[in-house]
Amino acid sequence: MANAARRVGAESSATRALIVEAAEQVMLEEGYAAASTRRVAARAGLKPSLVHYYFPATEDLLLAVNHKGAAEGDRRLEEALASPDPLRALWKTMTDTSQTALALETMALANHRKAIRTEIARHVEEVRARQVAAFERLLGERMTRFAGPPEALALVLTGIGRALIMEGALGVSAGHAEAAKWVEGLLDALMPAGEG
Amino acid sequence: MANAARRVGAESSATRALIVEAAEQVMLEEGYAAASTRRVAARAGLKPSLVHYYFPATEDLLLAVNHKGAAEGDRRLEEALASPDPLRALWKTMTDTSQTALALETMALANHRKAIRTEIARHVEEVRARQVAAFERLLGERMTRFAGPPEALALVLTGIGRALIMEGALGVSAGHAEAAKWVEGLLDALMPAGEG
Amino acid sequence: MANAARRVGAESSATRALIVEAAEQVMLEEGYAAASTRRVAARAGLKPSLVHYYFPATEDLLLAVNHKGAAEGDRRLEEALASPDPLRALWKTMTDTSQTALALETMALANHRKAIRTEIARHVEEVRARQVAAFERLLGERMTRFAGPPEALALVLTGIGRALIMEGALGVSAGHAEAAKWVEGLLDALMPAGEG
Amino acid sequence: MANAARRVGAESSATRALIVEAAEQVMLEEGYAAASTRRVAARAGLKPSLVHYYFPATEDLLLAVNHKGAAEGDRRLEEALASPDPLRALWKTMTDTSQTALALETMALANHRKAIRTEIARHVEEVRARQVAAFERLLGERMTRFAGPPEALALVLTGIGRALIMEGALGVSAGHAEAAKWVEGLLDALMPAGEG
DNA sequence: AATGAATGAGATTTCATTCAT
DNA sequence: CATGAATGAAATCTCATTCAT
Repeated sequence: MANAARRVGAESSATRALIVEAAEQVMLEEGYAAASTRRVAARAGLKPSLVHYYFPATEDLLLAVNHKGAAEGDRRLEEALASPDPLRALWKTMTDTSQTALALETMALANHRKAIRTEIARHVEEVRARQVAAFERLLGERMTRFAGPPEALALVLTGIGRALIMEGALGVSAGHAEAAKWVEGLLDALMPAGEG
Repeated sequence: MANAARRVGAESSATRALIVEAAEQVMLEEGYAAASTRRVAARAGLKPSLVHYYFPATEDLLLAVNHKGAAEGDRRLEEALASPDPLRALWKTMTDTSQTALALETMALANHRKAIRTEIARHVEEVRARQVAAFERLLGERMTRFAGPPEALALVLTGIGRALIMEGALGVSAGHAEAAKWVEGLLDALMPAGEG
Repeated sequence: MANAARRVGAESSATRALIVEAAEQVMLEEGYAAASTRRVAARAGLKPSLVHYYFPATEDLLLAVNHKGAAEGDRRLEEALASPDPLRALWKTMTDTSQTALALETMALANHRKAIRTEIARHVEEVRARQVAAFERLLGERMTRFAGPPEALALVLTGIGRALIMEGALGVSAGHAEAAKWVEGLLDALMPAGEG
Repeated sequence: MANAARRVGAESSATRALIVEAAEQVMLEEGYAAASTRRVAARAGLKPSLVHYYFPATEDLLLAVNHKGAAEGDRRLEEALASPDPLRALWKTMTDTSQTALALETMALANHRKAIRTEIARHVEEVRARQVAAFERLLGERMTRFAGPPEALALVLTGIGRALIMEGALGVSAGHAEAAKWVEGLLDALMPAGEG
């Protein structure tokens, strides 16, 4: 990490973690543009100076939030794959509200924080690769013309999950129930429930 | 419309249109958070004061950008539906880069501009309804278990289209070709090309 | 008047009168600092440009409000002096809410609009002189050591009246009833009610 | 106090005191409406940003000015009551130019800064109560029909004092000497000089 | 008689960042 | 580790004023 050199304060500091968590919450509730030093500090109940102590530049904080979100996403992905019904658990990670919402906010952020873009892109690709690997391992021969190749399936499900979350935040629900049911049908066709 | 009263200057003013266009470009290139009076003015080659003359509050400008984007989206949707191959034309509207990117930016914006949210939600629902109606009219009996009900199809395609654009902006392309091919296969199954 | 030359539009214009009235209301309700072209125009239901048409400079408008307030004050003073109980009617003009409040606002305004100061000072002196003349005419020999000379009486009553209004606007009423009663006692001693 | 939380910088900071003092002077010389960040900073010889550092919102600064003025007024009131001739010293506080002028400016300010109004009203009532208590203690049985009850006396003298200051600022002096003399006569009747 | 367009100034506020302690 | 002080930039908004029609 180019910014590792700039980080001050132990990676393990509880205060540091508190700040990152506060920033995450602010981003989720008010959008990435609201994740300013002052607001994050207020949210964490700390002084703005302390935020700067741990994160000299705003970008450092945003990267940390990113990093934490990515790590958490990875953890949940592993958990899903280790669960009794990995296929459906995988789909669940794709529609987990706060996780997906943060990912979306993060992608919007990347649009005007070019420095963060690479990091995010890399993680998106990483996740995609793991999902693809999982599909291959789980479904193998069962991948049908219907579901397409694992790469397609991964992107299709990801896109649908994001649309559900994104529109849900807007208060839009038209077609949501039908789409969710369609996905379930697809999963059933690929791997009947309880079979995994 | 509450903002009609606040609008200054004729709807037909060339300057006004110039400002909205500049704001749209800034939003697309630098993210919605960058659509400040100053930057928009600079982009349009005008003085910041003039932007405020036409759009007393920032929200007025954002709503205008929104309105323009919605109108353009509607126009392209109509065009698509009137084309010789409406199904594929419809899919094309869902993956049109600038249009979809603006829609995404707009949805991110809605997340922290509560006043704009309703307007956006309404338009998303409107478009969804039109897509559903189009699928019903175009496909009718041909809707298969494969593609699900029209509502599901609309959301599925929208989500995939958005994912392609969103990740494209990030520079991510893993799975994109496969997903695009998968959609084409789906469309072919529903209505062989050249038949519409 | 130095500004007569700058006035545009007939003095008798109904629109003009409407603007002055709106300005007066804004000053009373939101303080003199709120009497901007835009707000006055909004209050009058007119376009800001029209306000500038009638009052090229803000000072012109403020002077007009002043002028109107002074004229109205003069009218009420005359009315009071012509009434059956002029002494008490005079006291009533000194505690008339909106009139006195406008006078107070106007004096605050004079503090930072030096150009208006002279005009206001002149009017205050004029009113004082008339009150003194009225006291002399009405009370003549009856002026007592108790009430002091007419000049003192005029200032004393004016000051008390202003204090009642000023504090009333703040929501303070401590001592108000007692002070009002004290004034009544003073007036009774000078001229028993019904005798005038 | 709600603003205690918002206060930045130690109460004892010299810079902070400097800013409050500059604001007070600006208010006295140019009216409360002129007490903007820029002008106050210029007056104090500081950068506008620094004013915002100590007083995040303009209201915080105005409240601080208020607070200082009230404290100073209280101090002078105590001094007056402890002096050898408390009655006349009290009257002197009511006509002290800068103190009274600031109080007047402050009351005008309260008219359109609703958030400050309560604070000011409370202080006006407090001062009134103290004056009343002082009159009761000092004069006791000597309160005459002439001077009315202590509550009336307090408001009457306050009103006259304010009128003298307010008109003095305008350059008006008609009746001032007579009114001052009248007050002195009143005080003499209540408590002959040198007797207190 | 009235109005739309344009502009420069300034007020309020939020911000990121640097520095000294 | 942590914090207070200071600063320059910028965002949002309001204003008075001028000009052309």
